[in-house]
Amino acid sequence: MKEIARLADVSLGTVSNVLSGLPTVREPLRKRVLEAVQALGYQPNQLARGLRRDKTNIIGMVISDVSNPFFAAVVRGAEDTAFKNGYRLFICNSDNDFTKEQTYLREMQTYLPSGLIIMTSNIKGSLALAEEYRKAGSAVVYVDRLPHHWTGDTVTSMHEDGAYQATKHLIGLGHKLLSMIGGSSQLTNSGERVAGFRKALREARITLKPEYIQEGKFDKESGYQKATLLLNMSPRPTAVFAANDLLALGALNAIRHFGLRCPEDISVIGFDNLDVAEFVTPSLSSVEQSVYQLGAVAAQMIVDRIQGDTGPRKERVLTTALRLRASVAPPPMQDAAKRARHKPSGKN
Amino acid sequence: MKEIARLADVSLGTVSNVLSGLPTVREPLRKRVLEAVQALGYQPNQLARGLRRDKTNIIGMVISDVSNPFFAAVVRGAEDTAFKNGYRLFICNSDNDFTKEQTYLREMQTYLPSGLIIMTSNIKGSLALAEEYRKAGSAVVYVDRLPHHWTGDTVTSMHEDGAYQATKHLIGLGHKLLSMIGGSSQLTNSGERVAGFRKALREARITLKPEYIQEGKFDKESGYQKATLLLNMSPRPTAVFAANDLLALGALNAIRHFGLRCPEDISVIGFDNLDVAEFVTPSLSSVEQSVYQLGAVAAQMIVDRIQGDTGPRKERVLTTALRLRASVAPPPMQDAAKRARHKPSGKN
DNA sequence: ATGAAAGCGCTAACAT
DNA sequence: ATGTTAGCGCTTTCAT
Repeated sequence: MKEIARLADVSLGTVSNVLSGLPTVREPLRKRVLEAVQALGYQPNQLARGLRRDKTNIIGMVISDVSNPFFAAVVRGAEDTAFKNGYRLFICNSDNDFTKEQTYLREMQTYLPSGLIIMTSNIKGSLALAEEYRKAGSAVVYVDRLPHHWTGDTVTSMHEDGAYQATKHLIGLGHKLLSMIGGSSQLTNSGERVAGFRKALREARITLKPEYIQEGKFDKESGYQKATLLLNMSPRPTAVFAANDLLALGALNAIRHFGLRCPEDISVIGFDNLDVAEFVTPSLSSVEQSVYQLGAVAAQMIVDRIQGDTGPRKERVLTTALRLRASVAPPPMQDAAKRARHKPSGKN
Repeated sequence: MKEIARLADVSLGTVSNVLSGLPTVREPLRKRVLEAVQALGYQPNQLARGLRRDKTNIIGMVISDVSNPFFAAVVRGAEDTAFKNGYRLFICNSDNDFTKEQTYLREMQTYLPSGLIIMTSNIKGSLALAEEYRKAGSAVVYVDRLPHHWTGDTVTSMHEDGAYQATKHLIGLGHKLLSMIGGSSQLTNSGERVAGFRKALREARITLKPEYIQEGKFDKESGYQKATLLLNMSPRPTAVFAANDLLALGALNAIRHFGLRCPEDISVIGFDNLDVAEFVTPSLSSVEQSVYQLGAVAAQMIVDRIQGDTGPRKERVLTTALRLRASVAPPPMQDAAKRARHKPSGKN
């Protein structure tokens, strides 16, 4: 920048004014400066600028794991919107590890980010730091899963309604012995999906023993493991609603290894509608959420806040939609018959 | 930091020395400083530190797209290794867009990263900037695909050998009319895979019309499109080797929409062995590369260089292995018979 | 409208 | 062994 000042024969301050787009600089000088910038291929040092401005063009983004396609899609939505507006995403993989999330959050704060997008793995732990970010002047948005006492901006999906619709569909097909594999009960998204599942059951006057609702970890391994548990139960459920597609994929594997067929013996519905849902066999029915939009909307909120939006708290809730594919069918006849014989008056 | 100095009743420089781990500070002082750090929950401002040191703990990483599971896996390998060593990954999605890659590269340089990991989409364009990074003191490693005149560190897979083994396997099953869908011919990884394919053909004395080797774009859409072209050719190929799994997935779709069956009518082998390969129907045979390792090794190289390794250029080449699944079978009998009738003396 | 200069938080060279 | 201070590249007030 010093060189530019020398080359254009102006002061340092003038160069800065030109670069910051201040209208106070007159045409001849402005032009000379811009030419010098071109000639030298100058790029402003973001470290120095950030230090001085007390703010960089970084937006921090905390997720569990980019190699999970759900998070990857949210990241892309956020990145596209951020990039278009001149902001850059700094991705932090927490791996659902409290310590790692904390380390990232603390350190990233000292990079003076303009904003923070959190898909936390620790509903409790991140809140205090998030508030610190806000106090320090960063715009903060929680996405997909929320801490209970967060009073700032949020973007989520209609978890409960999506789960409700999926469950209702299964019930409509004649399923009476349903089961569910949830994610971590700490996560509000998973909690709401379980609530939607229960709501549909309640409306249909179906009561389920508690063990038919298993709690997993939002990955394939968990899905396999919990589905195995469910398949060993007696009576065996005729439908599994999984709180996300990864769990559903694991469940599909378990069903296969059990020598059972999906959907003939047991129906499966997932959540998220990942790309992979249409590729698996049988193709997986799933509750679609606008994953890319989740990120895009969050980033746009941040950008708006940075640009001075001081309006009240925003809580965007994106719609979900049931995508039916081959993994769903009415319950098997013989099972229904068997159950009827064994428990003629049962509520199940 | 000023506050710490005050609280511990020492000078600013001493605080800095303690934090930088210099052994010159005596125990009593050192302890007082550390206590003050704890008490205040101090975190060093990375912007200021980086500005002064002329280097941050950032490692830039340029990829096409995190939502592509291949890149996501490489990123995770790199992130884990980087994080363990105190470095943070700054992900840049180039989207195979030269301008975007350039923008990211130029701007990120002003964040004074310690290192740069590039999986470039522009074999030519990135080279000049990469050299700039090197000159500026950043460690640079090219991964998976290389510019032709790069003389620095690299990590790649055995693209050619992997493709060779896959093709040889198809030939061994009796396939004589093979086809291939490559990625962008500009990318060295794709080029080497095509070379491996050709090498196996050559050894088996099989000649192919040029149109049986199509060039795509490393995504599903391209796979679908190019496979459609291939399926319309006469004679129709009995096997498709796709330069990556995404292309193979698209090809699988095309085959299905054509009313053909895989592997009965046509065999398919992909490359990368993504998780999804075992979930699709038929499960996809693929050339496995150690995707996670690709990133992990690259990050380790960077860390080593930062820590003073001044040894000669390193060119790590990771092994590949053919993973056979359901998508591969011998060529259909009737086709072979038909072809024999139509072109009794043909080389194909 | 332009220039001069202070200072963001830190490190490192130098002085004590 | 510890303290003092210049300065990294930039923005922003304050003079001019």
